[in-house]
Amino acid sequence: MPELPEVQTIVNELNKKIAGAVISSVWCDWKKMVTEPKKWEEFEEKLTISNFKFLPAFATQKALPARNASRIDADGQAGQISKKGRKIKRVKRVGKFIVFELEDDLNLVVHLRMTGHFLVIDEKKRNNRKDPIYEKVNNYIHFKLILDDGREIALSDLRKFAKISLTPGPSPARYLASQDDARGEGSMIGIGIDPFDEDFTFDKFKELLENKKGNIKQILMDQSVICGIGNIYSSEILWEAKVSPLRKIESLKNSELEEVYKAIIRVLRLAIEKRGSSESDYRDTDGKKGEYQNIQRVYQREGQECYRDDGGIIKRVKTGQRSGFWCPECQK
DNA sequence: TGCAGTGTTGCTTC
DNA sequence: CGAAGCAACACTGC
Repeated sequence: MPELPEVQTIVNELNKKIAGAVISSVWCDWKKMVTEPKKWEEFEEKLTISNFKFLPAFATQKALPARNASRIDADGQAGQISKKGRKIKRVKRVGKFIVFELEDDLNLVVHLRMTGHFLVIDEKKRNNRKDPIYEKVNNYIHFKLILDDGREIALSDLRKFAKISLTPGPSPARYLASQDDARGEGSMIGIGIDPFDEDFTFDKFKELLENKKGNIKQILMDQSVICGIGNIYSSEILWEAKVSPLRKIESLKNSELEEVYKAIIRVLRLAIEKRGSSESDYRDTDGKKGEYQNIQRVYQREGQECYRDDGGIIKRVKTGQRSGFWCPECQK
């Protein structure tokens, strides 16, 4: 479910909780979700072993970690030694992607797709039946980063659609996509502008929509145009802007485009304040639900009255396989 | 009981 | 070539 507000909530919490922590090992029982490197052993090694090159020879004499002890080259220079454990510098969001920035210019890039979410678990939470995280522990956790302080960053994902890749930094702007079908070689997707990027002005928004065809809802969800908006928030944004999801881009007047632009910012900002929507599976890193679903205006309200009290009944319409919700009275 | 529907994405088909 | 269909997976609700 995670769209921009849910991902942002998770990233904020991860930063607060685990920036600076050290990954000591990694666990996974659905290795298909790891797309780069494809071989698990390689992924595991790359993720957890830091390389420190050209240490002086004496440094190799003691306190070497168990694995990958260094060798001295024939010329007497110290070779490369490896240390188990890699630090997480910080966590950031790129569209709906979560990027763990690691030591040694590595990025662990995660896309949560439909039902993924991260939990930060310590022993106490794991064993406390009253803790909200408890209901999630052991349910659908398929991937864990085990930290050297005993905590775990767990990826819970009922439908197993989440994708993980480990890519050399410094920028994850391009992402090695999934191989859901075992035949693909992966492909690169371009990521559009972030709604909270300072360059995302109304003029920029208009420029992006020039020469675009199709209906406004699908464009809002096109990650290569603007990144972060999905099915829930595209419906919510268009209600806020009083624009029908069926409108074609080219038919929108300047004033309507302006309303859509303002609604994007307003709705997403409010949703982040409410810590996202927990329509079903989404939880924050403490296992708690968001609040936005309680104030949703149209999503999943088919047949109910419009909150604008205009006598409109919320309708559902399919565009491009997805359900959109809208009020025919106020959304023209 | 069985089947349509669910927050996402990208490949395949028409 | 662009839009629509479908698959990846597991569960819910009608």
